[in-house]
Amino acid sequence: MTADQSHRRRVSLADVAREAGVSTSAASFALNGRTGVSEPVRERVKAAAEALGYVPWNSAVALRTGRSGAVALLIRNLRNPFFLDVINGFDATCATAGLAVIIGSADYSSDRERELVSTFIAREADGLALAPIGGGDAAARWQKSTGKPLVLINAANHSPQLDVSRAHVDSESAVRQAVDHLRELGHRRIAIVAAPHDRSADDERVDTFRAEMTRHRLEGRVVETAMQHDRAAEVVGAVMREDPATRPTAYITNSDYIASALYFAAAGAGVRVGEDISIVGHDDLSTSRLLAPALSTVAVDRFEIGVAAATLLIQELDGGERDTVVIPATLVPRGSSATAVN
Amino acid sequence: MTADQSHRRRVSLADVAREAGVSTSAASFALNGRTGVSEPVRERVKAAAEALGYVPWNSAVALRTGRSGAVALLIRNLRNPFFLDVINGFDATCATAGLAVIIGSADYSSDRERELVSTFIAREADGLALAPIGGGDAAARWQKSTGKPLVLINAANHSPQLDVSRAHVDSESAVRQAVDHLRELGHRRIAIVAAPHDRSADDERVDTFRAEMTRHRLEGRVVETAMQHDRAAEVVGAVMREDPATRPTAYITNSDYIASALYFAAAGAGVRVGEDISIVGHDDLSTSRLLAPALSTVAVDRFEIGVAAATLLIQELDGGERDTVVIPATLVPRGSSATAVN
DNA sequence: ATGAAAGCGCTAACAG
DNA sequence: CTGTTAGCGCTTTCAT
Repeated sequence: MTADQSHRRRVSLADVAREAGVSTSAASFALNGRTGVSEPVRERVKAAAEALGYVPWNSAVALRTGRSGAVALLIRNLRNPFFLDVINGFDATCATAGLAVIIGSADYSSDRERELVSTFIAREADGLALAPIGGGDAAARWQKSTGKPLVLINAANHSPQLDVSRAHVDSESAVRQAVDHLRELGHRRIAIVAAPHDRSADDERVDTFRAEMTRHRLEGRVVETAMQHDRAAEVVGAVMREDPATRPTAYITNSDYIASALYFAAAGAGVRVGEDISIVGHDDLSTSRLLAPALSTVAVDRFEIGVAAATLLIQELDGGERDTVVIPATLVPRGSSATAVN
Repeated sequence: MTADQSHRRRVSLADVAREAGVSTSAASFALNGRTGVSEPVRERVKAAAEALGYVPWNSAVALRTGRSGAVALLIRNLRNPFFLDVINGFDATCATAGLAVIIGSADYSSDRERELVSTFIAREADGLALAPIGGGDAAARWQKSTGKPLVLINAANHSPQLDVSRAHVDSESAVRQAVDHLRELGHRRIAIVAAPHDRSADDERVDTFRAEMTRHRLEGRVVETAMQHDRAAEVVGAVMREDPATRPTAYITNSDYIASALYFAAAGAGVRVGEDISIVGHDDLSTSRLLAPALSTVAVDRFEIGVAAATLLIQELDGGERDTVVIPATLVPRGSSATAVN
């Protein structure tokens, strides 16, 4: 209606108020569904807002209220397809709650992780969901400097002193299922491929592995390697080339992503997966069953992890309790694990 | 130093200015690297900011300058691992430029795409990188209502009337290479699996396919299906069950993601990939070479697409020109494509 | 139930 | 070269 609406000037709350013939405060109350404004006025304001195509100016709200309406998702390694579905679930859940998602990948660098936390703090993210690198202090820094909600993803033992919400796979069960499976196939020398102790966010996997090995009097070996695809292939490849009489006959990995690196390693070392060696992955990516041989793995609902993380974050934002959600894991035996040959 | 610094009150520019003994405007100028402030003052301000751990309050800057310092990335389907690396490249490039990335997935829903654009507008994203669904008006709406920079990802023919930056694969070359490859293997009945015409963001693939089929007097067939994994498997599965004498002997897909759905379809239909039928994918995901049989595909640098999109966006944000970056495609023949059987 | 006014933290005129 | 000041659009207290 007004002439100044002409040239891509955003309509402000003041415009809406003017159009409705009320004060800005009345308009604000009306639009935010607060009491203290009569029904006719509320209707009039809503109509005006609609007519003018009013959209609240986010940074003004954020400046005033201290809430940005955005939450951050910080992933340790965005190259692993595992996190795709986690992002999806997280994103979908946040969208429903009207929250925007700011994303970042640490690429397994503590420096990058630290930087990103600073960025998210500066952007006043209302909450942080963090799949941390082992050993990082990102979680602690976030809590200390913001006091805002925090959810740790797949990091059951990370920062145990921190009282935070957590969403993670039941990895003890996952490891136990993998070990039992291989044990029943007759494997006695089993390796677990894991990030170096001080980089690992899921130490409990290795701990469980060690305990199981001891319990069943098996020869357990922890192969530590960086979680980059090619690096892992290299390191494990060397193990695969060791003396056949003493090298592991089976490998357990943290992810199908890394398991696929082991396929490369095996090819390079001239050992056949599902024959000379067995491999059990973790995640059950959709391509895993298409590998040659199909990858035995531990299935988890990745989307659900994202949903859980977002839900916990939102819950805490709404003043609710901190909580921990454990996502179940189910072994899916396929061709990559077979009877031990020696 | 000051007593009120005690209880998680954020340090503001005023605090820094006070600490340095200058005005806030001087502090602002100093920190933002503007001229009009003496070197000693600049040093003093920087030191004070450092000492106090000052971080600029983003929403205040945004409110004042109209720039949020965040760009949005809107992906049509975040389930396709293709986009993981795109996100990575985009994210990494934006991080370098000090830009935050807000992400969203349309999940092949125009409504969702529209909503997300509204969200990004409301959040005052400084720019938008969009891998659009075919037929959507998200790009146009963004441009019309914000006038801010826009980059279209993998949508060479989308919204041709829009003067925008674009980053996409050379898909004409990609299709041509795939067709030539299959042609040389003796295939004469070739299908391309694509999204329905009005949903497709990369029509030029189908157009090129049709042209090549005509040119070489081959029997081309366009199998239209939704780009959901299971849906595609279903639709193509039906084609694979048709009369062997007339059904296609080779399939070209838009993505390795969908190609893997064809593996499922083939298994269900009782036809052997790389024997009864040939498949050529597109993207060269890292798992593609591990499939059984290894997937013939067209390799593209996905990370680079993300980098290009971000670079174009940043370039335009800095007042630079609009531009188009075409990422090359290279055929990688593997086991899934073999000599035609009939 | 309503409006006037203060002010979130910052930048950019403007005045000195 | 430096400091004072006026808002950006919104929410929220405080009068009315």
